[in-house]
Amino acid sequence: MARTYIADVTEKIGEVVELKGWVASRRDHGKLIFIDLRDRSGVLQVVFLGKNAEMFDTASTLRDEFVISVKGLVKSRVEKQINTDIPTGSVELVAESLEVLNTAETPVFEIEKAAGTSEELRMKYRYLDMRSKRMQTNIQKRHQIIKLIRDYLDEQKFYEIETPYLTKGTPEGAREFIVPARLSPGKFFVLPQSPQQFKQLLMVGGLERYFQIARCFRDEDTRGDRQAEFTQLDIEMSFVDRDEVMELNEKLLIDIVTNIYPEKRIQQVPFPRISYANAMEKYGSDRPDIREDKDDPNLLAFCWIVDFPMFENTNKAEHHGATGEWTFTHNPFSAPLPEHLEMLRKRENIDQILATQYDIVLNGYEIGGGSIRSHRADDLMKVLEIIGHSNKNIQRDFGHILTALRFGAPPHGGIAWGLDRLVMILQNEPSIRDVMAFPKTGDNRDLLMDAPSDVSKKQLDDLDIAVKS
RNA sequence: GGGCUCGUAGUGAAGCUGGCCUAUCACGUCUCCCUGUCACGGAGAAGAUCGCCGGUUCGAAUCCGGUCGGGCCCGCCA
Repeated sequence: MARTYIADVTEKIGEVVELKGWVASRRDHGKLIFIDLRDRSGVLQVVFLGKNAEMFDTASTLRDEFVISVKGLVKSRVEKQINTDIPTGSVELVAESLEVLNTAETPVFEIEKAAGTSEELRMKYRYLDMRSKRMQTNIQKRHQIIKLIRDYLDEQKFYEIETPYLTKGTPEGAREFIVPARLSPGKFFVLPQSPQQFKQLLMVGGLERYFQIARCFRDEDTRGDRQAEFTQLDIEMSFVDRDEVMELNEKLLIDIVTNIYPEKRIQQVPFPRISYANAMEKYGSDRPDIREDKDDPNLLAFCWIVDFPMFENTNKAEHHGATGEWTFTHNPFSAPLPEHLEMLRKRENIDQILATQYDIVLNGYEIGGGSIRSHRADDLMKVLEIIGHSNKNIQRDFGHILTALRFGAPPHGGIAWGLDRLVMILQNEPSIRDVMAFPKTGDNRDLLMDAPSDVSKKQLDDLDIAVKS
């Protein structure tokens, strides 16, 4: 007999079905036992009557989180027994046979109270936390969003392509995770902080439209909306301008909301476009929260921020570890606005050059950003020179991409979304951790697996590595 | 790298201006009773030396220092 999901039992009144799941609660009335049975799809009341003494004895041994298989008759409840609090409250299963598939220790916290439990325990016993309605919903919705993205982009003729996780570091930017390369003693791979260069190389390779649900790694301190290991929707397209990229992304975001979150309202469509200068002047932020009502949990206020300055004087902002007079504000690969290209080429009015960069902002969070790239090697060279790279360093750090651009690179541009952050906002969760199956702590530790941890001396020897302390 | 904050039975909280704290409550757990409950109900029981180490004091869950662990924020995050 095929197993039936609990969510489907309301359509099977009068039928005998087999259910499998976990005991969510037990109400023992002596000669009558009720079990709330939980599976992925919902919760259903199962009734055990005393007629079958052997089964009844087994039922009386059931405890919370035991895993059981139970066969029985789906019966509609009489009016006064209907429970309107749960979707299956108008029916119940009258058990005819019961099998305990596994017992369970008393859970360290009550599943339905997981939300009120410390995050430390939730992370350490993530597999218990995940049984909660909250986490089941978050993970299910995340899946639906990713599925819709895949279908949508497939429809739009994109290829999903994987790029390497063992790769080479990029100068500047985030601190990177490094991986020792055993077969090249003393040398290291670097985990990508983004597939940026690979996706541009795919464009040079003539794939034209690429996307990836890509894991990215940045060895920086975490925040409530930031993890060192996170998931990005990475997109790159050839032969497009800024408006075309923005339009595609806008449609995709609207599709996600209308299909998966019909109860939510988008404040303004098309999404307002705000220049960086205006955003800073009006909101004092380049990721403004423009919601009319910040207490409305179903209000989504998207906006685009555009016209970022291409360069920033390092006297004003000493970040990016820049050593020269100028640094880039987002990404060295971004092209200037077409009408500002001449200024870049002539190195005139550098502070006035605006980039093709566009950020997508939702309710005060930056959920994505991208740009049209410099597809001509000379233009990228100019950018790298302006930010003070020596020719030698340019060759060492960017030689491979500069070379590629010289072999007929098409005009191209793209975007990357912080997927975890988007799901967090759509699910009204306070932290990115709540929409990741296995998140890490603020110190980037995995409490469930107890990572990072020591490795054996043999492993270190194989890698020709000595630990100092 | 820095600042703030939390850490008390299995879980969540109270106590924390030091001494009737031999640490309170709720949920959970265990035993018994219960044929319509639905986070059933009733009766009873077990369970924490207050994250850890040190100090102050006649006396510390309570004050101080350190340490470990969780969270938030600044820096950082092309």
